[in-house]
Amino acid sequence: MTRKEKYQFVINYFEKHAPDAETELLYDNPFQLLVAVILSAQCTDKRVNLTTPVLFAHYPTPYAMANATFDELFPFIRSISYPNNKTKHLIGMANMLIHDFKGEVPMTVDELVKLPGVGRKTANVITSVIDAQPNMAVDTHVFRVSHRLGLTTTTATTPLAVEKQLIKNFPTELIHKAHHWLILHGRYICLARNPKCPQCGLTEICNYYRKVIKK
DNA sequence: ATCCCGAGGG
DNA sequence: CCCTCTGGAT
Repeated sequence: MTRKEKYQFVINYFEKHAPDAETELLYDNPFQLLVAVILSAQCTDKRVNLTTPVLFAHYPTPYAMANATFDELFPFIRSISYPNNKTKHLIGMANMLIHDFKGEVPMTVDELVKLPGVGRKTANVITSVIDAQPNMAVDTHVFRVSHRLGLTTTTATTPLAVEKQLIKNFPTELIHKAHHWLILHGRYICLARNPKCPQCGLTEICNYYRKVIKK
């Protein structure tokens, strides 16, 4: 099967069996999504959603958050992974929004990654979700699933390399969908440990299944 | 024990 | 390239 046929197989499968998200990050505006995605690193969405409503009630705008002290904000995200780093990131990020971006969340990847706590993955999520840009955020799920299915070459050892190959091979108009498919498939079926291959309709094209599970 | 929609610094 | 941060769920 050619690479193109493989991608088409994956597209056909997910168009028929689109995975449903059990939880989505809660947000009402770009600023809130930015905060939620920063908090979501190494943490479940459910846990993030437990903290953000209270956080947003106290810090509804970049201005409010920029003026918070470390000790004021820290307790609100205490139960999130890396609360020390993320407290600094949120306050620094809010300050940069005000000073460099007129209090608005910028909508290009290059601008977003300048913000403290915002890397390429987060920038791709923001521009994709808020502005419908055909960007592919490669997180741990997308990275793992892409490699197992063989959507990417074994030489793609970095998230950026995976991102470029996925962007190149998925039709532009499907990038946004594909991002969601791969993440949810990774979250619910193609688990890092003990993947639920019996529930997966992609085993016939899956390198991981062929090499690790079947034998 | 191992993983969760990573980022920053050395 | 490596390491560190670092709480909660399973």
